Amino acid sequence: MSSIREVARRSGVSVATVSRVFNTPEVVSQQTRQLVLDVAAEIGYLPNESARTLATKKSNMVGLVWDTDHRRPGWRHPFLQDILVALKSALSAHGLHLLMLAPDQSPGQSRFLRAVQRHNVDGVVIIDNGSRDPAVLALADAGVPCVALDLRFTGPACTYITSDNAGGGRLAAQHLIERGHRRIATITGPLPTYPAVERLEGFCQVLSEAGLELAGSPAGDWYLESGYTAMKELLSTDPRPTAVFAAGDEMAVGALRAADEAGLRVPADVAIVGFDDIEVAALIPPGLTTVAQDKTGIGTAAAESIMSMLTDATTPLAPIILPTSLIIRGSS
Amino acid sequence: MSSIREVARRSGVSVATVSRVFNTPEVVSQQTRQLVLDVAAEIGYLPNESARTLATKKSNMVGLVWDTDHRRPGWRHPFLQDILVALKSALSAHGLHLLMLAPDQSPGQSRFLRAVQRHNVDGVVIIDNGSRDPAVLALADAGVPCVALDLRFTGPACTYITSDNAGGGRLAAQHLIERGHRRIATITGPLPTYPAVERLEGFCQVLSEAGLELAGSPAGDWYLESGYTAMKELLSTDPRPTAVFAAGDEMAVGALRAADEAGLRVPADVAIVGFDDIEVAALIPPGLTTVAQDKTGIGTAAAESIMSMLTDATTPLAPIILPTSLIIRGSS
DNA sequence: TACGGTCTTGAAACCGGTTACATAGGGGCG
DNA sequence: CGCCCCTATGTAACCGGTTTCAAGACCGTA
Repeated sequence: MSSIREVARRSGVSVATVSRVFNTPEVVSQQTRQLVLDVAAEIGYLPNESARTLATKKSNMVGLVWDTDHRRPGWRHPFLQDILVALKSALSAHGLHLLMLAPDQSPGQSRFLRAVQRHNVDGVVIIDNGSRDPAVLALADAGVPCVALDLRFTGPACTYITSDNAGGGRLAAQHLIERGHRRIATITGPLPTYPAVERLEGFCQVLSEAGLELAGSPAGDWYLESGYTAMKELLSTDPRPTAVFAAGDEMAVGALRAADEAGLRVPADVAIVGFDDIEVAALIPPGLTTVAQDKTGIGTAAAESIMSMLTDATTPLAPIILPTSLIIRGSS
Repeated sequence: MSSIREVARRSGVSVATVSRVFNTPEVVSQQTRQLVLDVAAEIGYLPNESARTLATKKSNMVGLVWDTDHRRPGWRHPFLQDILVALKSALSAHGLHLLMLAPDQSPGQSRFLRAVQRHNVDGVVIIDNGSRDPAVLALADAGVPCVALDLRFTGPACTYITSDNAGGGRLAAQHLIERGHRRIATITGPLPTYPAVERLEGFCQVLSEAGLELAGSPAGDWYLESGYTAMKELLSTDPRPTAVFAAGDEMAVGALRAADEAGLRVPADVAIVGFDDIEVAALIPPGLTTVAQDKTGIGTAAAESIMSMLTDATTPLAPIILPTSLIIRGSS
């Protein structure tokens, strides 16, 4: 394997000069630089990242903390793939790699922190379920630059990216009111979590501004079954609501099914609006009206935030709240 | 930051001994071992992976080559998330991390190879689109241990994991024949690709064994629109088929929509069977009968294959063909 | 008592980079 | 001409581990 000393030897310069050619080319003379580059190309020299990391304590790797194991075993982030694509390509463009961190073997509060330290990971992107894992919080305490998604995550070098959940809730309410509905209910997410709380608040705010009261607000857990159950509950009230805002698309699909089984037509008998704009929303008849999150924007913003923290870790970064948009389909 | 020399100093042994405590504990005496472990725990010592990698040329990282950028920009692997979960947790259990490789900046045939070499990645998992990227093939030529998914990928240290596509095609055909259909058509995937070819072959084999001929076989590109178009084409023939096997679930959803728009009832007027078992299949009315791939099995098998190559790179590994299963829902 | 073997440990070279510091050469200016 | 500054480069220490080789301690045996 060709090393920097080999390149130095062959081009008759010192290793320091070769190193400079690759790191601070502007300080080395034009001819020397070209000579070294030619030699390097000829023997296929590639700087060894481990050695570089060892010397500089910068790895050019961003950690991804994505909690797959404990907690609800099968939890799916609704659009992980879209976020990953955006995140990865934005990072790649700046020569950064994404390391999916396996939590350190031995248990304890710093499972992730240990992995971060061992690998000299420069910063971390956190994709979590909304609840607060102490092992994740330990990262913030240790001063590791962190960007969290869908999770208010604060600390000296931390920030977070989230959709404008409250605004999305307002969009949904406005839409349903404009459509002439007066008896409007909602199916919330699990209430301790921020997205659930904020969507609900935004939604209620517009309703009360219009002088309306919520016609029911059972809570779900984001998953389909809970939406189905909640919808059945709502449909059994009398008078039943003419419109329902489900705070997540999966629950909205469950609600659609419940409406269907109850013999109700959507949107004629009951209108349904979801939140997220997952793939299914466009595919399922009659098409789910939903508040769309900017998936690519989230991934890109995460990449940009992390990169800006890497170049300047001192100035704290403001959270980024991405706008949501209403996508009107057949269900409302 | 605490280094191995610090531990050595505090416990009054040499660095070599400390290193042994962590790598080959059986060769160091019980008391010394305990002493070193205590000291290490006390000062929070963690071995630095970069230094370790530099010395051993093993990084404990598996590269993930997942082609997001070129080609169809938005291509989605139908169940990336499931594969990732299984892959990651199987690797984690053995202390391996997953590095999502950004192709090297400068272009050329070895974009990925360069990234692999710079980072001393031990092996690579390839999730590709089915077509053959020379930059990916360069990995195999260079002798990097590779496991490819859904892609027949061979070489000295390469193997691949795939579902039994032909078997799945047969399952679909048997099911439709059992249901009494005689005029049966299929919507294939893009035909140069292996999954498309094999699903078609398996399907046709059973049909011809039953003395039936294919009532049409337009090709799609895996995406919804193409399934929609192909289905319209099939429905315009006379007599039209009474059953259609779409080689991918997204295309099957498109086919469902076309049938719906043509005023046909599914499955009464026309039965539809898909392939993959993506999330939507269970959600969309009337429920899509489909040939399910073992998503978790694929991820787990990939992890196991790569790990076995890491421990023994000499004996070539046989490809793994995972069984498929028919999931009967409302559409057939 | 001398010898060989096993177990445990230490010294030092090595992996492949970066960088602080020193140095040499060239140009401008008083 | 002498001095100073600036540019281009080299020397060598350092990052934090692993591993080869040698050596000391202790044992049993002839």
